[in-house]
Amino acid sequence: MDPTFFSSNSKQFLSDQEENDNTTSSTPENSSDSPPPSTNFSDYPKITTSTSSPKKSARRAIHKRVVSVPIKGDNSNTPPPSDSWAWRKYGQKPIKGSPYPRGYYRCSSSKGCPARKQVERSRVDPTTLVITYSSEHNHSWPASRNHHNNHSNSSSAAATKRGPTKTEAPEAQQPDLQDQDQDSRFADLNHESLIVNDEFVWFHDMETTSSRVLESPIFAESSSSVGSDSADKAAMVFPMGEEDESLFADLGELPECSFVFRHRGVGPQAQIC
DNA sequence: CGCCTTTGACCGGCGC
DNA sequence: GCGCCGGTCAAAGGCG
Repeated sequence: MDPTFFSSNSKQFLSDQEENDNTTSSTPENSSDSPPPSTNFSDYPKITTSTSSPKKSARRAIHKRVVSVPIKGDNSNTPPPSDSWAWRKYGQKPIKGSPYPRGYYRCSSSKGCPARKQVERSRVDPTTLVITYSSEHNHSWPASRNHHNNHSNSSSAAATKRGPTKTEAPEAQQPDLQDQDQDSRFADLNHESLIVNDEFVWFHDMETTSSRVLESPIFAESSSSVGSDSADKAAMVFPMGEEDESLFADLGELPECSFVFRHRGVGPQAQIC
């Protein structure tokens, strides 16, 4: 697949957050309105996950991106929205301060795919899932976006599990159009704060049908001061750089209605539909 | 049979 | 130095 397909436009973006202890502080208030024109990821601290095993340490520069997705219903069992990628759950842990556990998923779309994502419900808005994608700095996502959808959750297991490996996801076949649509779509939005990048095109595949604009749970959380940490993290919003783009480059299609948040608290959140 | 989820244990980072 | 916490590993079991 064409790598440029996803990385070409650096318009976008969602709440991107590079998580690193103090990282947060690096993009404080000034990340506010308009993203620094030339924000370069190299300016941000690398994320050194607090993981342990050697394997883990293999990952050095890790970028994280946080996306909030509205989910249907609010039962705590709602599976995370699916995307064009195959994810395999490798862990789940209760998170302090949150009534909802956090699920850990690893990209299984291809071997060696270092991409990971964490899925958890927003503490403030249970109807919203906060998905954090992360990947190595230089990692290039697998080329096959058309993977069968995977929800990455027990309930979605059926879909994920071994379903006929044929790539059916019809939505996943719209990339081209969407790619274009997105442009115009975003253009229409005519909102400077709305930064949508192709890298998240995979969202198109999301099952999340809700098309309402959400309130960034993350910000909400931050504001609710669940913890200074989260607050700071939530503040981590910056435009994407090329490098970053490559990270989520092949993630997939953008969802019909995804919303992006861009700056802390005050930042307008945009809905893409 | 292969892949996935579940779940407890383990490990390292961080704050006190 | 100690304990907490988040993130990952790996064994066991389940499903189509």
